[in-house]
Amino acid sequence: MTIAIHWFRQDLRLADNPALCQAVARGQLLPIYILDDDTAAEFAMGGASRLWLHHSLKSLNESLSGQLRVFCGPAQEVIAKLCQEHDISTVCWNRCYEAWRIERDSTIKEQLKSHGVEVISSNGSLLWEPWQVLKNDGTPYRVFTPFFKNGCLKAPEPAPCKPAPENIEFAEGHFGALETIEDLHLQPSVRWDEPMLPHWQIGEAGALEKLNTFAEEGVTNYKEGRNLPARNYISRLSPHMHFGEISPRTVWHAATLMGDDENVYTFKSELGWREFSYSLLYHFPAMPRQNMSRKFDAFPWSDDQAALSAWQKGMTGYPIIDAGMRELWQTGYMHNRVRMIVGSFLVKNLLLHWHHGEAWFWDTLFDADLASNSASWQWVAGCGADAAPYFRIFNPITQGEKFDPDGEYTRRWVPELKDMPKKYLYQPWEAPAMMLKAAGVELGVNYPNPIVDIKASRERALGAFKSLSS
DNA sequence: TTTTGAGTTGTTCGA
DNA sequence: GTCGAACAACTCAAA
Repeated sequence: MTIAIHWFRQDLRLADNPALCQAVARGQLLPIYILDDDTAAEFAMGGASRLWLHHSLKSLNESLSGQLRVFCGPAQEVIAKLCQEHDISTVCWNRCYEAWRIERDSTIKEQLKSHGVEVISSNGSLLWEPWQVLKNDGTPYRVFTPFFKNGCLKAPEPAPCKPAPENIEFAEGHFGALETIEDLHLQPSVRWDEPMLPHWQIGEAGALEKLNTFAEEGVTNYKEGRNLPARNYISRLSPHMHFGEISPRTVWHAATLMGDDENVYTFKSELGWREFSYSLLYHFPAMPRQNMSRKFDAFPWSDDQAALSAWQKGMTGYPIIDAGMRELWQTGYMHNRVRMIVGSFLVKNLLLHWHHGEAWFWDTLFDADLASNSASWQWVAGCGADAAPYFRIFNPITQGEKFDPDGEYTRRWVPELKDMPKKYLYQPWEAPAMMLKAAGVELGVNYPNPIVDIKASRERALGAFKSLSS
């Protein structure tokens, strides 16, 4: 019996893994993972992603009875070597959609085929392929609503989920793999990760548990509740989905079973946004580095390093901003509502280029995803496809009062302000001196003064955007 | 081909 | 406190 490789990439699961099923059906299974920083180059994973990956691979390896083989280096070389030295009949994988991966994978595919090795690629990461959801004229959508309503919802339903393969017969041997997952050196040398891990159960089982909790509790008030960062009306599935610990089909079909109301529809439309981002990335591969709207190439961005650093550290003096940035730093995650607020603040109030935000999120988010991250930053900045209009500038005071009305989220992440009365929580600089003193807040000493004036910076942003059209 | 209605998530101002 | 309009102009999608 010959050997069939399943090459794990963004599909670190056994359930509903079509490529894995193909490999298992074809021979003795050789499950591999390759850390390919060489080919990824500037798109190599950030620190938070690497940490998640470490634990996800450990979990996957356990599910595979310790049979996962891990490698490090250019995937093309690793796979070529495996096929030269062993009797490999088939190589299977689930498709990826980043330009650098598409190019790499097609090279590998041609190379393997020319050596008589069968290659099977499947769809394990999207509900619909990007080339499947197109306008009537055959070109890709650039606007979300018709993409979702006319494209996705009128396309054939996503395929039913495949169960995890049973009684897998593994190929025996060493295959030149690294001894352990630790040899990939994905964990940080300074152990900043220890306080983050208790927030998560990384791996396929943890992903399923998140989905079940959401089905039982979160979805009941999703449409409105998802805007409240102190509440739990969100799924927190994004890092699990990014690494493919759970398939989007599993989530989609589970959502269907949750009912047919506006909460479920809103949740499904968020899955639609994930599809939309991937479709944009596939059809516009330059999206991660280039403004979708090229007139923004002339935008007069600021270059204030001190402001960038204050934003990154959560020391802007605007409590809702600082809460979000600290949640990110301490947990590898940020609530979506707050992502929009901090994004708008960086790009519009600080007038810093969206790529600074994109890069910081890339390094610190567990769910850092090239498609979603770049599409969303371009949306916030106003230069994306179907972007927010330029005059839509979030006010961090209003947003805090509106979406964290009790201040629970803000006080959780900015404990310096835990005794600030609600009235001034989002603008402590306006509070009477007595009140600040009673709350133990000394502005400029134990909590920063605001680094920009909201009104003035808003006007400045409006002026900058205006300069683009003239 | 032309036309028409619409477009994730806001804020401010004035009535 | 609440409500509607203005904030710009453009591109998109479909009839």
